[in-house]
Amino acid sequence: MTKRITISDIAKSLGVSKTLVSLVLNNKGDLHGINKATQKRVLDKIDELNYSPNLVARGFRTGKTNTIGLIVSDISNRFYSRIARRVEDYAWNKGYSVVICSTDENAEKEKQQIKMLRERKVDGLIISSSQVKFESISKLLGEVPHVLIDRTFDEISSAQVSVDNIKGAQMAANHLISQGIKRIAILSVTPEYISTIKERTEAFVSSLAKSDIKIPPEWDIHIPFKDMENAVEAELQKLKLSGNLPDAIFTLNNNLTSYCLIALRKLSLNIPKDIALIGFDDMLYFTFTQPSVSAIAQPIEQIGERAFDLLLRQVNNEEISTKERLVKLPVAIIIRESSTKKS
Amino acid sequence: MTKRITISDIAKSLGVSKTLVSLVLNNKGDLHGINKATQKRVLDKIDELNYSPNLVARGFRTGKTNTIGLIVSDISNRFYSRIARRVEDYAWNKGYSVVICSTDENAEKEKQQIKMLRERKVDGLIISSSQVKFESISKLLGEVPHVLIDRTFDEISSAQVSVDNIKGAQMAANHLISQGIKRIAILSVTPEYISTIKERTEAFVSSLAKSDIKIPPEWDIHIPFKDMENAVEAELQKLKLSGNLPDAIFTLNNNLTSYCLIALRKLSLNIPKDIALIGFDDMLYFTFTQPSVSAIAQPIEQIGERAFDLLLRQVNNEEISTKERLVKLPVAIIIRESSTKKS
DNA sequence: CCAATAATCTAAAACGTTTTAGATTAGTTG
DNA sequence: CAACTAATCTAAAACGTTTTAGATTATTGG
Repeated sequence: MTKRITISDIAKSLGVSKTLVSLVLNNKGDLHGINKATQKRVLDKIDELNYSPNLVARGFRTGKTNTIGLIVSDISNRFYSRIARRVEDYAWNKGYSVVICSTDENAEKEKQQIKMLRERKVDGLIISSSQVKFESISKLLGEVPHVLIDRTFDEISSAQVSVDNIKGAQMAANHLISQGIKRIAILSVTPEYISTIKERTEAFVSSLAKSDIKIPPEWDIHIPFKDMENAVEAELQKLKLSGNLPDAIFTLNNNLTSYCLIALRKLSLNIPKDIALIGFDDMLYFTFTQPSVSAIAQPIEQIGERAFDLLLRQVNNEEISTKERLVKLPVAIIIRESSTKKS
Repeated sequence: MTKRITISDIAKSLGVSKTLVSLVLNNKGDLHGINKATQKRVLDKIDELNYSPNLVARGFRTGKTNTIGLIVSDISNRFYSRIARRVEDYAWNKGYSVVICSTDENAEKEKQQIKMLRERKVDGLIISSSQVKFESISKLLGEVPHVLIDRTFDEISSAQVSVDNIKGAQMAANHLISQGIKRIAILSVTPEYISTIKERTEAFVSSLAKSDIKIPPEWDIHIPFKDMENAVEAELQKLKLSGNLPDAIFTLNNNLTSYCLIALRKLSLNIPKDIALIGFDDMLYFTFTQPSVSAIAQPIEQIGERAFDLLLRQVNNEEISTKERLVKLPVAIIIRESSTKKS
């Protein structure tokens, strides 16, 4: 255990005060009128002794850790890992580190994670929350800067970055209708109170309604977050056995879309001939699946960027107008083979 | 800015010492013979005042942060995000947090990240390194516990968790040979000195050699890490134009496999009729691509598990035998349509 | 009832930094 | 050269915890 070099060692070996070393270290030398030559001596000694600051001590003293927390439901879902990557890049450029937490859609775990991150004195939080109501965590969050991403809540003052789920679902609906499809199912995921799920569902349903299309209960399918793959297969099999198959399925996230693809293949149902498919959230591999899959594409990296930007501005105590606090990014529909009925 | 409750507040309001509160807080009450009743009073007061410990202060004092760093080339690559997820789960269970760093295969950035994480006093590091030689970071790492994953180095004493790349590449080679394929290309990625790339390449080449198959230079293709997609397409196009196409391609990681699939499709080359394809690292979506893709599957989650376990044991100063330090996990070949020539 | 022991509790230092509030020295002016 | 100003530097406190090394009080045996 080699002894760590501290600021005191530098000071002592130079015959100056710790204050002086600290000031030089933090580029406040000129500000405090410290002799250029002395500054150089300090810097040289720092090099010579290979000093590196103890950021825990610094964070302790200043109350600022230059760390942020990122809470999502599952970091191994590429939607979130791409957001994480962009957040990390921006954070790195600004001297911040990011600690990741996956909630598994568990509201209680999320609370514990927020608590833990606050005890760790993170400077801010970016959260894709699994709470039913924001109130469940608003006291926990207290005054810590935070940005909600992906999933939003109404009538709260927090900064929020999301995409236009309503527009996306509308485009999906209208596209299916334009293909002459009327018998449509929706594949959703629990918990249903999640804003993205709710918005996509409602907008989809009401868009269909404008063309007098209704989704019957048996085609309004809800899959639990855990063990999605098997659940999707079971539900679709049930549907097939019932003999009452829809002509199209709208899947509410990338996992559902993938599992749906797998299940339909297993059930020997042809896409799009037997059933058309369009999903929310695009993936690179949807371009080379059999068939290629239509999807609503989200500007994923932008979510990360904007969220970090909004967070940093809060951390720096900048004013953010009410309008700026609510970012809604545009989505795009990518039409591929899975939803186009060739006549 | 509401004043934070500290241990002193608890102590004062109860008329006891900070020491006592701290001991109770850390479950050392009984150990130090603190009256049960007093312990309860402390615990109750903690609840009442809603005290929560300042982990930065604690970390500062104890020198232990209960944080680990995870360094990979790109957290948005599902191979790494799945590892990250498992590491995170295990860490959470043991009271640790994990901060993620993506290197982009940049050895210099990786060094800075290690330096930064050490300044943050992380208790340990899990690293998928981009260094040419381990020596480049061995002084930087110093005595901090660490586990190298995925990419390994010879003749070092660090704990390492990797998969059997040699066996995997051999299986891929033998499988192609068993399909009667002799004209084989390899799609690799720079930097080539990465152990996984090196091992997979060498084992593949030497397996082919046993059947007197040689890979000519024009079929030994190296793609830069950045802008892979375009580079893959350009190289394959060049190959097609040359009129000298191989009968099969072995791709060295999941990204290469995906981009290869895209490029071959764009070039209207049929898989497996025109060119067979098998890749290292399996992805869920390889089951439903057109065609489904053969691959060498790695036990990804296990990498995360074993790495965290080895790290924690080091952090806890447990003895780890030389044998235990080197974990090599088995891989499996998953044969699908892309590599099976139907006669 | 005294001494010894057991039970319960605590004062103060320490961790490495930043920051507050000056102190000292050097230079300048009349 | 006295007095003031400018330039340069510093002592000590503070952040919230843990830990060391006892101190105090209560109990018990003889």
